[in-house]
Amino acid sequence: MKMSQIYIPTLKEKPTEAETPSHELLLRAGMIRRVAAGIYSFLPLGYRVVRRVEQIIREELEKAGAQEVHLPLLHPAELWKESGRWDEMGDLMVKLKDRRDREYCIGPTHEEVMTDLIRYELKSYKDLPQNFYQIQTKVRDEIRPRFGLLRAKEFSMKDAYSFHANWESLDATYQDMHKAYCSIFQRCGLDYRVVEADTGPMGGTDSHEFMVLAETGEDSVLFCDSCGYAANVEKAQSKVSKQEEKIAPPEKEEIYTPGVTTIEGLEKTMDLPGEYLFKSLLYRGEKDYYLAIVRGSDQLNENKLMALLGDPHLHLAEEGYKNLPAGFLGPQGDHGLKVVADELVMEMEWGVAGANRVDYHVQGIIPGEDFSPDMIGDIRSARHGEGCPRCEGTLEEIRGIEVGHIFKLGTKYSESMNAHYLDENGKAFPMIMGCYGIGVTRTVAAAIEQNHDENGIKWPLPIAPYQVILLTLGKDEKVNEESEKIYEELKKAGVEIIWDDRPERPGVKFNEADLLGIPLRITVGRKYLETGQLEIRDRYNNEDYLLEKSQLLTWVQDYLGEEESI
RNA sequence: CGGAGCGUGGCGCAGUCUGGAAGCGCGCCUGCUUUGGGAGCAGGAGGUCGAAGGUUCAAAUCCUUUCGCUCCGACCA
Repeated sequence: MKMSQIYIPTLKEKPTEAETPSHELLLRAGMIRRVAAGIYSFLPLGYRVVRRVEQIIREELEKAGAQEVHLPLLHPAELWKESGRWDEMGDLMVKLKDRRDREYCIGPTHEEVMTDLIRYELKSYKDLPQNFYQIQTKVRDEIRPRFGLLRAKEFSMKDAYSFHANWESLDATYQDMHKAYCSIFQRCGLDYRVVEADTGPMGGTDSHEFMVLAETGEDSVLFCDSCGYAANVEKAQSKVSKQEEKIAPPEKEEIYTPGVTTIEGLEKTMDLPGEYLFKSLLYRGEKDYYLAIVRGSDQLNENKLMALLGDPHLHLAEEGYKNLPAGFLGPQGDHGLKVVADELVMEMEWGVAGANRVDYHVQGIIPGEDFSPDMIGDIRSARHGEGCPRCEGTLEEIRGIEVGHIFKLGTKYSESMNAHYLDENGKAFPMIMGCYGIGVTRTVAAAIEQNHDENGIKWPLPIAPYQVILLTLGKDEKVNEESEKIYEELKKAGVEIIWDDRPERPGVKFNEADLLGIPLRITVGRKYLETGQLEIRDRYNNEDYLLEKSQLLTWVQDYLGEEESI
């Protein structure tokens, strides 16, 4: 492709909307343009990258035995009401009505439509397992779209759904998909980690996330260097030391603590470390109120709390409960609330809690004596520096971008939607399901978050919009002729090459080549006529090479081949 | 949803307080010069000042309403 014939509107200045490197560079390199909040158009160069990622995904999934389908964007409300998610999903779904007042939503995901597709005809155990995938645009009314393609309202996603007659079969497909995902992200040239994850609102049992490592990532991952344990902070466990410095328990008595409603304030007022304070948080679930207790030094983990209580509708109760005063809550006494305590709380010898009346706390509260929780479990967040739950190592925290997520769904959807199969004895059972997602457009952005410098993008070769960019400097007719020869030779050899044949000044061409991030840059100018040597720069390492023209094709092919075989 | 801020040419911004001819830089078009890391000179095109209503002789500027966008927060009760 000649650069004079392709539309690449680059920007010299950083657009104000851009908060993060991938967002800025995608805009500046003329790859995407914003249409509305969280909604983007892809320009020719940007779309080429999307297609490269899609292609790698297709190849690896076909290898894993998945079949490509294409499901609709517009879903009838009935399907979602059947699964119960019409209300459960809440405002995340964009809902609309047609002229006859029929209700629809724009698919934020496709479990319902997929299950519906197979439930009437896929009836026998002999037809299982099956694994279907599609690459589709999803629409989710995110609370706050941001960071360009990283959290968009409309985005491209590869989703896959598998159906099984037994758990062993699901396990096997799950493993195949796990492997396929590893191949996909490796082939995309990305540094990623697989981590244990929380299943969240999707439901199900096992779940793993694929995280591209990048400082700007929205997710935190804890991992252990010695045994390889890795988990999302939403789920991670850890080994923690108990109350270290022993403080003798004081007499139980109420203390006047005017206006002290925070743990930080209480630490100062009482001159005690957080391990001696009870942090009490009031939660409202679907039916009940809960008082969740963790140590003052710990963070409550809402995901763990939801999992423990089996209630996905939990949220912090902002309206309060009866006449219990905000900021002075405690687990003890006759308040009528269900108390859920963290395991570590029960190991505290004593502590200070709110007195359940304004401006007072109580010291000398002993777990198990002064209060007995209705439920005990791990409801705190693990942290950097704590012990690995599997070995003697230490957990480290890193930032990542979630680009893939696989779940063992089980029978959540097949039960609610009556997707049954008949076994050898003619008996009906709900199919066992798995589901597997990859954020295609997010992967593109994540690749940039991980691979860029102050001058622009550094595309990993396999997903770069072009492999080689040829710069022609000056107006010399001979330089132009030589450039054309090189361009034709490489093109003919199957190299994806873009030729900057524009009448721009050298500075513009060099800077834009850096910005666009094409992996190899070949420069042809007056110097070439003088020395007969071509200059090649590897954009990734910013290393330069000098070559005779006769060596060029072999050198380039070697370079491209080596990278591809990694 | 709570808080803060911003809407002025394709992009980045000034002008708004104190009403009185819509400006600057980048980009774009034409010409000449220049040509190895975002050129120089000269000329030029392009704007319902987010929208609606109001005040006024006069509104980008003041008032009211509304729409859009961005950032922070939404676990320390």
